[in-house]
Amino acid sequence: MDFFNKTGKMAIGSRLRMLTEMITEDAAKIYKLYDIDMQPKWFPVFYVLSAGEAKTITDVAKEIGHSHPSVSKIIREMAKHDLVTEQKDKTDGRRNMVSLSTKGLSITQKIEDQYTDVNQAIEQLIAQTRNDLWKAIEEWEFLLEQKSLFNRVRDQNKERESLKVKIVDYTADYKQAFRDLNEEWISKWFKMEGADYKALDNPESYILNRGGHILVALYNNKPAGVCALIKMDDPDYDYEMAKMAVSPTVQGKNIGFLLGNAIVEKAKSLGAKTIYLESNTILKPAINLYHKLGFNKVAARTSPYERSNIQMELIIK
Amino acid sequence: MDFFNKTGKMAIGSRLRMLTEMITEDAAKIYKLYDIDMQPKWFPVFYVLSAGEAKTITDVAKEIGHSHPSVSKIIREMAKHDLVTEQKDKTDGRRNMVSLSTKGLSITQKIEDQYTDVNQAIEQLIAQTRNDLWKAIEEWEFLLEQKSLFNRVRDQNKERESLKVKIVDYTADYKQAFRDLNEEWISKWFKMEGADYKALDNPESYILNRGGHILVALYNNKPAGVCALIKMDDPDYDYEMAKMAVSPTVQGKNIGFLLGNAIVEKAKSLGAKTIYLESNTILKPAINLYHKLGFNKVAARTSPYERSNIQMELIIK
DNA sequence: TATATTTGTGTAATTAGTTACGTAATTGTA
DNA sequence: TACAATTACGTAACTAATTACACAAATATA
Repeated sequence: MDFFNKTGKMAIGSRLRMLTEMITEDAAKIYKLYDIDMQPKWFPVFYVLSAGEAKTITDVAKEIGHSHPSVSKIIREMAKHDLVTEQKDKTDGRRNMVSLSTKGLSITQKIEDQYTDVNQAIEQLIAQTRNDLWKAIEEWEFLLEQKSLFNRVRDQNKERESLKVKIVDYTADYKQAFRDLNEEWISKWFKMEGADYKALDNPESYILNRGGHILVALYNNKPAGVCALIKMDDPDYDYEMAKMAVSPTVQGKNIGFLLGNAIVEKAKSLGAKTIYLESNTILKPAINLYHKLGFNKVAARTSPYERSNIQMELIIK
Repeated sequence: MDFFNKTGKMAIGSRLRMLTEMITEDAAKIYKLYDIDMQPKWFPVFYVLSAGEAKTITDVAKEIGHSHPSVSKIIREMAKHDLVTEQKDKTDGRRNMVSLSTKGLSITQKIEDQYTDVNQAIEQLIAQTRNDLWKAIEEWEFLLEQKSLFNRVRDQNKERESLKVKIVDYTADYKQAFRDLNEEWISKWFKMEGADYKALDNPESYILNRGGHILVALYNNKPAGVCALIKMDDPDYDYEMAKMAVSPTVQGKNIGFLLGNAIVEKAKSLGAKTIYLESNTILKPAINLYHKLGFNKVAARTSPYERSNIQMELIIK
């Protein structure tokens, strides 16, 4: 199919489905050729019963990897064709013991030639290929059992996304971004206050020159988040984490966490034992993030900000 | 699955189905991960439309290898989710021109990352295997297009069956079989005549000692078919092919053809240029077989047999 | 130009599986 | 020993495809 050359391997599911359908279709014709009264879908059930012993529906289902209703249906169909007999277990009234009938057993004889020929045909097919389909399926089954396709894709996603995010130190280039990103969320939820203007308009004199730091999260090399670490003149706390802002256009990419983490690491590297922050309880995702970073709520302290209604601290061990 | 180790490769259909199901299941979760409003089954349709142009239902179906009702249904579902827009073709009222809507187009942007990650994940999976599943599927598609699985199995069957058939020269051991097999079909369709009894009761004096031959087809080493080559005392023909009989219990195994062929070869090896035969038009499979062997109808000749109403000849080049 | 054939599409029924759920029998446990 | 949990399995509803069929529109043909 030309289609699959275009799509690439992400269409492997569709492609597999088509091949499967093609093979199943021929399987039905093959039973007819050998004049055997059986449908391809019965085969797995027939096969496990052909060992001879009677088995329960659930046993068969487990063995062939189907759901039990599927086996239940197949057994009913096979019973209609007199291939199996059902019998309630005497010691366990729930169990429906299924075994091949005389007619079913007679088919096990008749079908031997078909088994031989089909196996031979497939072996020859495989011998003509450079990549062994049977073994390839086996390998996929093994690998997917260890780690599902979903998990593989998710990890791929995380890796790619995290490559796009870089946390860098503040430079004058980011002055505008520092102001804009903060003004954006502050004025969305509250209103800008005097203390905001002071810090955002003069980060050098109000934050950096006083022993503080600012980190910038770049997403695809563009500033998408900022956060400040402000030196506190307080017996209880070394630094305050403040002015954290992440652009709403890049939400859900874990940038807040990466930024917060980097700020905490920075504080640690500066020998800090405690970090303080102020926030507002209506900013639920932010509060969650602070929790995730290890912050805990503390008793109220006075704040220069009107919007502050919750205070948190992180004790560094 | 342990099951498949037991069954051998004839269960490749079932095994493929299971792998397909596993992958499709994860595909649905993957779309969710990327927050894309799409089902795995929509993907092929979405993909061909993402090229931009509007296409008819049938075009899409052809391109992705689905039936048109399948595409029709998918389109309706996608329309319900505002992913496509339908529009009747102005110049051809039958055509339903389908293209991606604005929302659909916006997904083509969003989905790029997902494509990348899924392809990457599958590439890595393939890199971890010794047998490339993708290429293996491709090879199977190619080989099955050239000759279907059904035809491969049928040929395998024929080959195995023909190994069971041996054509041997007549010996006294086969006297009873020569008589019985012939009497069986003659008395089923007609009634035994004087000439029949003579030849069948005394093959040595009536056939072999007069320069004729008898061949016996053994199926599993038991006589299952016979045929005589009788020397003719006629200016037009060297030999007559007669008394061909195949047991109805082994019908459909090509034994008649193998036997007839062997008789013709025997005649050739004896230097014959012409072979003659008599039959009856109600024996259609027999007449077909004679045609297949190269015999053609000739004008009526007198015959010692009442049942003879058609005569045929083979000219050996 | 009338009619037959082909083409495009929708609807209905079928298929081979699934999950969800109900119920009865058995087993485990306080 | 009473009751909760588990097990076995059947029924119902759903899913993602198919084939069969109907019908209208367009095209080919006598």
